[in-house]
Amino acid sequence: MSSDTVDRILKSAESQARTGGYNAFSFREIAKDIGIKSSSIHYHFPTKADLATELTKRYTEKFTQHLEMIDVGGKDLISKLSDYADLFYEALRTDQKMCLCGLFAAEADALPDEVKAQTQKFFKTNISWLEDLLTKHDVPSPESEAMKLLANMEGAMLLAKAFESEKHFKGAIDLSKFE
Amino acid sequence: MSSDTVDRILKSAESQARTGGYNAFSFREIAKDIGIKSSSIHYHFPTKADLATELTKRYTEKFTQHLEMIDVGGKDLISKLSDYADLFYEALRTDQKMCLCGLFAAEADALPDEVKAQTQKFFKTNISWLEDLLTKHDVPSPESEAMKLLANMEGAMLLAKAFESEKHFKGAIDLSKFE
DNA sequence: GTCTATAATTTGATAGAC
DNA sequence: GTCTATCAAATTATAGAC
Repeated sequence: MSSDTVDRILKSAESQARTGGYNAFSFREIAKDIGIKSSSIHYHFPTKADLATELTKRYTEKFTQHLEMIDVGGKDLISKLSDYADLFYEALRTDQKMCLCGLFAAEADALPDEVKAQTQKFFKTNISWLEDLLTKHDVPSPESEAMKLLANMEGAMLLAKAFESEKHFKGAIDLSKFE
Repeated sequence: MSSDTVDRILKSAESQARTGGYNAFSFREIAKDIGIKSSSIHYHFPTKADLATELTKRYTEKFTQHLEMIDVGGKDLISKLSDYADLFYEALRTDQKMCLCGLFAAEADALPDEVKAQTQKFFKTNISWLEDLLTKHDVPSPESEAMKLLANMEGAMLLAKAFESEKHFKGAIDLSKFE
């Protein structure tokens, strides 16, 4: 499933969901946005949960692809972590929007089970990648450090939104421990 | 304005808002929850923006009161920061819910202006308090360090929600720099 | 695959009786 | 201050024509 219409549906849904969360995107708004009828969206995604699940899945896949472009095996840990932080920063700078999964995580208890599970995968993928990176660079307690780093990324995005300035993201990122 | 009904309205609204954000609480749900009619809520809060503004204001005031109970002037910085982190942890552990202002910040662009402004105040209050604490303990770059600490708090809450376990909050908090 | 038409529910909000 | 009654709009979703 990857027709042009599906792509346009998901692109519009992502924009709305990353702005106001799960309850901030609707079939009718997406339909109006891309110039079709809401019933046509139901043909591609029977329920809203189906749409959100696929949206979260693709968001994670795309992020994972970018992750894999950072060579974990290289020699300079701090530059790898800086590249990692830049993935979040670019998502913020380009779209002026919060991380989809960060927002979904914050409202996890209000999400359909499938969407919640898919959101969790985003976090697990990030933790695994960070753990791998830190392990390869002989950092002690890699799992614990991975959690702290991911919390730093999502928290920095949240502060950038709170203060309405993506510059605050950079100011809230703390990689000094690994320099 | 602080009648019993108003308090009950705000308590119910807080519970719903901290679960799913601004679009996850409604006049009717609150009314049903506390056993009155939705039109009665409009008597106390003409619009939803009014309700959310007062909710955010009180949330910030209550948090600020707890902040002020931590003696900034004491001798042990790390224990003060630990007490600070515990404010967020208790909010998470007691209610199993995200920080109201953390969630509102994530969906800031979808909020009425007054609510967004009030949410910002929560963050500014926290930054000011942390700056003051760090300054008193002669920590270099107190403003920058305050941003990193607050990002760590909100990010840790977000991870706890993502992994559905408040224990993950403690694992994501990083105060090692100040030990 | 997309449309029209429509259903059932929920939403924020108002008017007016008590 | 709380109620009944009501409204206009928006929501997710379905049936059936083209």
